[in-house]
Amino acid sequence: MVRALRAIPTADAPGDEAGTRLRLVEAAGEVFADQGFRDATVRDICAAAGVNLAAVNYHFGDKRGLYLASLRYSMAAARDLHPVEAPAGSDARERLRHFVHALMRRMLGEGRPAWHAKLMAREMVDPTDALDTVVDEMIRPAFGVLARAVADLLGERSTRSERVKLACHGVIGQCMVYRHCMPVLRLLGTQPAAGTTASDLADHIAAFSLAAIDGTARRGATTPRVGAGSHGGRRR
Amino acid sequence: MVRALRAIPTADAPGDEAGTRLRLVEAAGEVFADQGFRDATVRDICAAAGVNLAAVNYHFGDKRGLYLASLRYSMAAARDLHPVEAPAGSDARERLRHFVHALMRRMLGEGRPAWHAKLMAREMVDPTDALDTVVDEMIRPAFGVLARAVADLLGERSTRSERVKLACHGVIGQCMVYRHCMPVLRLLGTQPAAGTTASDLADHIAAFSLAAIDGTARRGATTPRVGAGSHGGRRR
DNA sequence: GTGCGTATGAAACAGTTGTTTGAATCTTCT
DNA sequence: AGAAGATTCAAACAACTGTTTCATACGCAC
Repeated sequence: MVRALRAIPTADAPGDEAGTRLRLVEAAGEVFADQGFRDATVRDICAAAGVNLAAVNYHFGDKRGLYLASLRYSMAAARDLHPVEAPAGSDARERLRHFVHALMRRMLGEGRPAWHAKLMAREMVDPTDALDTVVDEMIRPAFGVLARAVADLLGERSTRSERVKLACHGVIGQCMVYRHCMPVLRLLGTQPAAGTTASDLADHIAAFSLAAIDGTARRGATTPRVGAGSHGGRRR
Repeated sequence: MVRALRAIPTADAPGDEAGTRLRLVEAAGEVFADQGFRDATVRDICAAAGVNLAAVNYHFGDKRGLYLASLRYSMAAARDLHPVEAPAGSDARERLRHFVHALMRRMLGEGRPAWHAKLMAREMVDPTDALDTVVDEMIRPAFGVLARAVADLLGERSTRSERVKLACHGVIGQCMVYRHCMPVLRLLGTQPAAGTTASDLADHIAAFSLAAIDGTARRGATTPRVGAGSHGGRRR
């Protein structure tokens, strides 16, 4: 009765964060990531977190509230650990390479809980009402960084040009395949060889994409393809 | 009791196909595609098909059996309507273009029930034990066609080379983005402009990929990039 | 028509799930 | 210590879901 009136306890109690709330968010993230929102049961999550069944409703209102919390938690971690913005002053090629590297590290969850990217991959294929938030807080800013780099390389002024959009989709698609289709690749036998790092894959994707952009820019463009940022050497 | 002994009635009764079984498979495909296996209820499916609740278990054993049936139905349709093999005698560029066009038509479900590709997209992100079948009957043969074309373009003899695999993943990823991430693209505002056909997108992806392959082949390869199948002109 | 195997129908079953409840325990401030 | 509030706990609730049951209608050879 009291609970119904209180707006879910202290949404971000500072001292508490080592306690039930945090354990719940992390366990939930993992379970949601590999079972999906519907298949994951609050009983499983609570067992994994080692907390009582009622804790979910007490701390997060309901199952969806917990889901949203682990989604936010995951987004914050990705932003902090793998920023997509290259150091100031980088040229366009460098910016694109940096973006691909960051995105691939996010995809493969390198160095951090692997469920972060899984969780968001699910949210894309099977969107809940939380997708708006994910797009606004995570994807749109990142896309802007990529689009700027691609537009510069293509000699386009605006990032809204159709050519820029299509090229960006291509770059992103090449990265996503390693998150969305990994089970297929494994069955196919074409999964990256053991020991292949996110960085290795990113190197290939960046080179592939830059070659494509150079090639298509040359063909269709009216502006010199070597336009923006051409002084940068090849990395590694 | 009798039912338990009989191995599910006439798995493919020829005359019956206009009846309950078919209506069920089609309704199920649609519901499974946009709700997912777990979220879809047999009650919803039966209502959509206009058949009795017990029909699912009678005709398909259980829910999973029905799921498998609509998956097979969908795969057969994709193979028949959008074959990935180019006409015999086509050169490598042409074969790659043809593959991309077919794959994109499958992705966007052009001309046919749109749920086919959705269904398989789900199966990839959230695999059930049916994924083996999908890979063996659908994906592996298709991948072989692509890999052959790419290997020829790169001047590689074997389709198992790491470079070939990576390039194939890139091509496939570019196509998949329009199936897996459409809700995101819509929210982002970068979805293909109204009136854009699968063929338009395929043209871009094929050109992008060919430019990339040309560029990277030139750099790294030891064999002339114009090696296999170079007599073909550019299409359209 | 009669019998027999097949298909459909309405209702009930059994298990699981998210959520709620009210008491018990812990924390914190005076 | 003691009161007040926050948190945890075991148990129950209510709704939903896949599946089963058994009775009924249909199609067809004889």
